[in-house]
Amino acid sequence: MTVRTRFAPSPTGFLHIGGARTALYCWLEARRRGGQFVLRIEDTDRERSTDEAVQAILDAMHWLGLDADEGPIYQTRRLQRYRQVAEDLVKAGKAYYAYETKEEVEAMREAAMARGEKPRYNGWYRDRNEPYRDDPNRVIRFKNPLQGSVVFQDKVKGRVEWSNAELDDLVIFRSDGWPTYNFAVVVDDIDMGITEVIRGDDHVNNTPRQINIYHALGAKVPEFAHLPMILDKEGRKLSKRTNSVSVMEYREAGYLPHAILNYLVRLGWSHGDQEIFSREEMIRLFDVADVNKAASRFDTEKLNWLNQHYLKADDPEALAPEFAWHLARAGIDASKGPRPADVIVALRDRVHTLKEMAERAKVWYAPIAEWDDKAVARHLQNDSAPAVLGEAKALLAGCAWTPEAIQQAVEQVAAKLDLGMGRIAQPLRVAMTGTQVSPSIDHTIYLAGRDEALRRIDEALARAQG
RNA sequence: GUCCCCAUCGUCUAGAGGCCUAGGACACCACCCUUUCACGGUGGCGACCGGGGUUCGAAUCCCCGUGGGGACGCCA
Repeated sequence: MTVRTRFAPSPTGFLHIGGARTALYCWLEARRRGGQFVLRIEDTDRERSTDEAVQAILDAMHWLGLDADEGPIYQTRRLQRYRQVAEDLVKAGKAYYAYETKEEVEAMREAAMARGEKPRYNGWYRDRNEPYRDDPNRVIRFKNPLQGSVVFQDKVKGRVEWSNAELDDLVIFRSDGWPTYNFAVVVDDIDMGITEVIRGDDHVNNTPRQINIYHALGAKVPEFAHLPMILDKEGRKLSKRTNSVSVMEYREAGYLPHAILNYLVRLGWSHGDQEIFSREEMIRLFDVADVNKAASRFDTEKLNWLNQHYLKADDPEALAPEFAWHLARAGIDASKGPRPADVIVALRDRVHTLKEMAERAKVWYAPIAEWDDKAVARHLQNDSAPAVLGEAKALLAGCAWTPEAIQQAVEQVAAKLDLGMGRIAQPLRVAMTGTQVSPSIDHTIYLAGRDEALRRIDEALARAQG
């Protein structure tokens, strides 16, 4: 039997970081075992599901490169199927119609709580055999077994046993005519041939109920793997109020998809001491059975390190399109300046994100906006600066325009004037950028382009005069 | 309230009874490299939640406690 996993988000918002990890693990598990990865949109909550959210999730999955083999499959298009299965269950005596109002059910819960029990439905209509009637409060409830317990072997949690006495007769069909989550997932997972259900561990206690439904339907129960949660830096549940949680926010903040994936795969899973995983290595090495049981915290510092790692390790040409996206967002017209790939080479050792990189790249795409007075006073207005700038200008006017040739020219200036590199590079740096901080001087000059570099030296010469 | 789960450096983790004087990575600190800022290199700081067992021997197994998390919807 071929392995089939699915990622089943509900479109009530963007794809968040925890969802992305779940999707990644599902995708990895399917890829490693040569199976299929299915994307299903759980949109039966008609109140909160939106088309925008569906699109946002699809976009984020695509950006991360988590391609699905099937789907998206929308639950809302399968209504007839759910209705059929639910009614069959009623006919078979495995489910029944119930007519309480929401208030009545709520009162039952409170009564149970008052007795020190778990809040549950009391099964009033379960064996009453009341004739079917039209009623705005009509729902279908599943007849959960009264005795015994449900046992399953969770691939990350281990053996889980749940007493049926803890469970109640859950609603599987709402009064608004739509199925509930616990019912629709089971029908879908059966129909779609899902063999491995990998999801967040906030679903563990739904699992026994779902297994009972599998049994009632006479279907084979799949394998389960419940992933521990991702908490924020303070150890609290990730919330959109206090954290960045949307995958696309991470894109906007300048992170690379692969860095995010690499970070996520190591959060709750490891392969010895290895930190860096290519996509192929992840696929080959990942096994959901090796996932940790404990929740973990999201640490932006480590993500930063990984992001810079990939900034340094990846081919600049491959990184260029994503960087160009950031340049555009920063209001930079990349056609009027150096090639983005060249900028990446100059800046990748100095920043953690593409967003920072775009900010720093501004010096080469627009005139110097602001001169640092201290830098000017210190490196331009001194005895040697005019000669350095003059000499550099002469050599730069004629040399080949490559970082290597520029480096040679700068060294020649140092030799000719018999000055240390500090006395040469700093004035040039200030001339190029207006500040005393920039990438290595060869790249800093190279990226300006010859015409602009010479023009900036003239401007610096003017300031050197005072 | 009831049920369920979890517990190694600040963080992510290695560790499947002796290999542990508890390893790696991020962060932090120091030094080196150096034309600035970085990158890089070297070194340092730093943890088995507590208490009982089991065992010749426990971070590893069991129990209790404590702490954290999840769930208890006609949400998913």
